[in-house]
Amino acid sequence: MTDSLSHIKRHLDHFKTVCRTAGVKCTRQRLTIYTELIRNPNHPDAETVYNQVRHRLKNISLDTVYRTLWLLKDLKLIATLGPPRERSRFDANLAPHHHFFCERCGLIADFHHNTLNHHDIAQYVKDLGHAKSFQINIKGTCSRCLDQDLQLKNPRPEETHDGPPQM
Amino acid sequence: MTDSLSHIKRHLDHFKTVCRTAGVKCTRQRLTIYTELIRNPNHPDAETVYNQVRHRLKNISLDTVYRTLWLLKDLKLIATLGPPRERSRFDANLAPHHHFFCERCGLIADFHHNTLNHHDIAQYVKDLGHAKSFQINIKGTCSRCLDQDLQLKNPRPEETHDGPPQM
DNA sequence: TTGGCTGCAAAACTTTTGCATGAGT
DNA sequence: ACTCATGCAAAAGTTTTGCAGCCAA
Repeated sequence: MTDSLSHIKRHLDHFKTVCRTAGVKCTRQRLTIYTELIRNPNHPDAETVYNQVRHRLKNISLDTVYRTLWLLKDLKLIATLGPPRERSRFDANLAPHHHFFCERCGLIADFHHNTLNHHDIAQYVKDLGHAKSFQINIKGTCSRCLDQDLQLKNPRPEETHDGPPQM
Repeated sequence: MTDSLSHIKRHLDHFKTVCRTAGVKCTRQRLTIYTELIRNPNHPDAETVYNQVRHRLKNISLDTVYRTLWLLKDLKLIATLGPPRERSRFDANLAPHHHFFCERCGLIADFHHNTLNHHDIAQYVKDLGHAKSFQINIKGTCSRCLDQDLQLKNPRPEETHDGPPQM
């Protein structure tokens, strides 16, 4: 218990440092929301955070929770699960495959691999349950955006792009 | 091109068989939406599908697209990217880790592994771009739900559960 | 013919935004 | 004090639903 408290305290010290560096205020709401996320390992959604935090701050509003969560994400104090702020996407390709996400332009590309198989993967979670399928998501920058960077150093402005190709 | 056509034709034959087996009607709208998903490898969202399909069926409505997409998913003719029909979720754990999703009760659990490293992963997508990070998502059934199955065979009804733990 | 499917419209639900007040530095 | 953050309310955006007519089987 003392351990858990010092664990949280360490996070909160970091939180304060980051806020000061970024020039944003360290308010009671932000502290409470961040603390709640540290204590809840179940990847809660905004509404779940809201309901928990309300026990401590009775007047807090849901929009403050949203604003704070995205702020914490911008400050790289927390992460989001799944494609953030995005709608559902659909895929007719049912063969096992994986996804590469370009963080710059939003491109999603499929890729395959053959060194990793289902048996290996099932081992990773044998204590958690029975694995049926797995998928690897890789985030990075696509070739097209990397090319664009090169062009910005030797500019040819007609060749930039600002969205994923052939959508 | 003939290749691509026969590729689509094969899918459509399968589509008709599945519809017949499931006892749902094979309508023009469903065929068109499914065909569009086969032709578009970019994981479109519902609105993108809608805009494309409108070129062929001028009167189609967005809600039909949604209904059809979820139907196709139920029929296992297509898949969805990311947590389907779910809101954004947040995570204060920034250490590299991966996720196990229980398809039965919605539990999301973290797990770690040490055999796969960033170098291996970057190899998989070296043709697509520069990899910054990766995450493995495993879907399956958690131990708690598996236990519940056993209990259903020797019933002790007080011990069932219908949601993820300590949320 | 008949039941399921569609289009329309409206509702439900999640997330964002404008603005006046209030709180942190 | 000065500015940024909050709460409220309303808007925006996405997805779902009720219902009357329509279409595939």
